[in-house]
Amino acid sequence: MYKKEVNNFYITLKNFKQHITNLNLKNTIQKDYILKVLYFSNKHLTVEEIETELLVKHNIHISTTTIYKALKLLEKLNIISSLEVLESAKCYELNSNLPHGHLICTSCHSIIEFKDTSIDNKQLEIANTHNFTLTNQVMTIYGHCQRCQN
Amino acid sequence: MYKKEVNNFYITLKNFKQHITNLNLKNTIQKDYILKVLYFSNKHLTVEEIETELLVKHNIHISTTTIYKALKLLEKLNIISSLEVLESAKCYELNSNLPHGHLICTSCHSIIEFKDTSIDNKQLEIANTHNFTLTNQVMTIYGHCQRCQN
DNA sequence: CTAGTTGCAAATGCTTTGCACAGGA
DNA sequence: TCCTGTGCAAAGCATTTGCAACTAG
Repeated sequence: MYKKEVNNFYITLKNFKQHITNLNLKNTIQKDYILKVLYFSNKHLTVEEIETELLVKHNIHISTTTIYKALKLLEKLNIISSLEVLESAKCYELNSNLPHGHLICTSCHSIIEFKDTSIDNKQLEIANTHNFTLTNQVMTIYGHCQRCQN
Repeated sequence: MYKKEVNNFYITLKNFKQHITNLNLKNTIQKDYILKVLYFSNKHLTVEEIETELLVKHNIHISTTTIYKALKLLEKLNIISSLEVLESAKCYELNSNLPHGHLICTSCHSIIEFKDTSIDNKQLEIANTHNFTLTNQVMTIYGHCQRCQN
């Protein structure tokens, strides 16, 4: 899978660092590692999960505050997106090139991604009809996953 | 508009009261008024707004806690739905018979509703493909409304 | 009577902010 | 050196919970 390619990560990281520099911000290990964790994750992570991953997989402690600040920056730069999971903390994921939706199981909170270009097009059309400039879209289907259908 | 019809409201209220009775719960003025405010609102309301409406339009004070509890019940009974507005309190609205999405302006936080059956069908199809039983769907398009496009 | 309900105060949990100190550029 | 970043502690804010008094059925 694309996201798991280590070489691709270094390209992403290099671009990211350049981006930070261009904005007259400072590159730090904290930002790099937070990006790294999101990059190599195959699921949507909460702040707490990011903190744990950093500790367990990379043996580095980064404060919750710093993670929040980094995520806020990454989201503003359109590098990541946040997702509201019912009744719990936000989840974060690296932006892929294509818009996509999520199926969230309200029992086990598992998240499945889906893509559908016909919906994407419809949405653009709808935004147009209402003279809206679309910046972002969230499409979430709540229900019960196969395993939770007791 | 349908929702504004007073006579229809009394039918809705009667059904609601029956529903409450059937569940061995108690009917109270608080529940009735909260339903009433949601029924006659033409926009999505936050808890704070509901509280104010109750006070201003109906001259009744209902505690924030009670409103939260009533809303939780109404949502569980599938009478209302909540909507996450970016970085602020949840908004509540009476369920209409048809699923629909929202366009939210990230500048002025105004909300426009839209309906599109082709998207609804696609969503059912997607849920099916993933062996998911759909209970609810949220579709939100974020962007800038006509007025906020400076 | 007796369970559900109300509403205050306090707790909770996620997120943000203030601030002193550390450290990139 | 300067200004951003880090991270602790504290604040903020929407929402929930504990609990005693209340009330609908």
